[in-house]
Amino acid sequence: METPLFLYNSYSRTKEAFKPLDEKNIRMYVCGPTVYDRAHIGNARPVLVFDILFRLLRYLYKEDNVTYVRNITDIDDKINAKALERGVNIKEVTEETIGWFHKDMDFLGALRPNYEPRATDYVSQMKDMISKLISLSFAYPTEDGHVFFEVEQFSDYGRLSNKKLNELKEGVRIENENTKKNPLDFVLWKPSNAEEPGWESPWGRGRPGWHIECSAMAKDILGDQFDIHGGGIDLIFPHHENEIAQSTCSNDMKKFANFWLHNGFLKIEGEKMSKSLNNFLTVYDLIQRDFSGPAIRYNMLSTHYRQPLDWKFERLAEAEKTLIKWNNRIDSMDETELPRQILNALVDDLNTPQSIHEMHQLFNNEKFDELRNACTFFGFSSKVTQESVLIPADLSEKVDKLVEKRNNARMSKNFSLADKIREDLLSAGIIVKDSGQETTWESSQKLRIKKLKEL
RNA sequence: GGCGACGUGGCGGAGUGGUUACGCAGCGGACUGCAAAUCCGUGGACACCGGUUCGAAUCCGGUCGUCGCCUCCA
Repeated sequence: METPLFLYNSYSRTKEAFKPLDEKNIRMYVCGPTVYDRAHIGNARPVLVFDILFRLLRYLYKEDNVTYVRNITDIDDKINAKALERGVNIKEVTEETIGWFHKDMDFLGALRPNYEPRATDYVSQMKDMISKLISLSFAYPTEDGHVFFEVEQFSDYGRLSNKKLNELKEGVRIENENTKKNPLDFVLWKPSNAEEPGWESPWGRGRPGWHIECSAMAKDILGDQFDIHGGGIDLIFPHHENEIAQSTCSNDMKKFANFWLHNGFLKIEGEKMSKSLNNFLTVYDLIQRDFSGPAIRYNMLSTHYRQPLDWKFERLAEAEKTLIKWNNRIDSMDETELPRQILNALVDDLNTPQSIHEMHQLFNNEKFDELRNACTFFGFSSKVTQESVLIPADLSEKVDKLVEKRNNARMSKNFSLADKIREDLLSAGIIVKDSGQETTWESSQKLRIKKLKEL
């Protein structure tokens, strides 16, 4: 291949040249959402980061040669709690949340993965994997209906997260202490009570532990080995560590994923995003506040994916402005060739900030065709950014009349009246612009309908 | 306590042994009745202390600071 792709592999902790297992069948698995609530912008980060990687792989290796799997976790205690709280069944919660997720991610312009497997459809594969792990003595059932993976049996346990077993043992959570051989052993299967979702199994009615679904689904769709496994950095331990253990041990010790990619965390206005701080921001919130999908993408991609990202509304507004500026000079079109300098930035461990820098250069040098290609690739060109906030037709007429009144005042040199009208409109969120003989206006994010009605 | 990341101009954010990143904001100018928008121009930086080097923001060591993971989490 002419353009070598380099990616930072969390497993080796170095940037490595990406060599596919099979150039005709590139396989990527990314951990998707647990569907119990609206996707927050922290959920959106991996979606957008790996969307760029997906697009890049398709660009480099041709669309048909790339398979992207992103799972949906629809078995989880948080889901159970939500269903119980709302007095509905679990399926209602998961179906509704999946619908939201799709809508929100589509809004962000993320391509849909080739497969979106759901845990509930793979329980039998999980049970098969658990049985195999038991038969190979990597796992053991207990009398009370649990099955645990025995971490001591897997010598590479801790390699991804750079942890040593004896260090981990200190300060480990005490749970099922009496039935586990080792406090670090993690659950593959756990018993369900009558209220909890459960499946019949050789170990009694129960449900799978969290980690096993990814191992089972990845194996079923992508095979024992594949190229890239991605997710948020917080998943390194224990989730991905456990996936490696389960998959490796049940797949004849074959190496699981070749590359492990992890995106950094996200803060909001300098603070950790958390429900207790009440700064929990969902994608839906942003949509409601009239931010465009491309601007959210731009904002998200203007920081390198491995860096922590501090989400600021000031930056989002800046992104919106930049994209409007660009989109006024380009027309949307099917993606063609990616400008060389942008490709070079992307193949260097997805340097999206550098790519954006290059786009600014293309704009400044009036290379609008190349800018258009880049914007198309990044999902930055969209009519959304060119539309101002919608206002009702009757109010639109009202603004037209006020603008006309102002122009009459200007003609008769009554500038104080003209300025008054302009300021009134501005305070209602309407920006008036005089260019040459023409006067135009547009509604801004600060539109105040009530104020406008009063004018 | 263990492991790890990071500290770049007002803000955001790349780069990385030897020429300006860049964007936004600021400032000056053009345009305008005045603005807005747009265009042109422009100042300003690499946490601190040592070391290596002809030369370090870039490598090495230390100090300070911020943050993350180790528990469900993207």
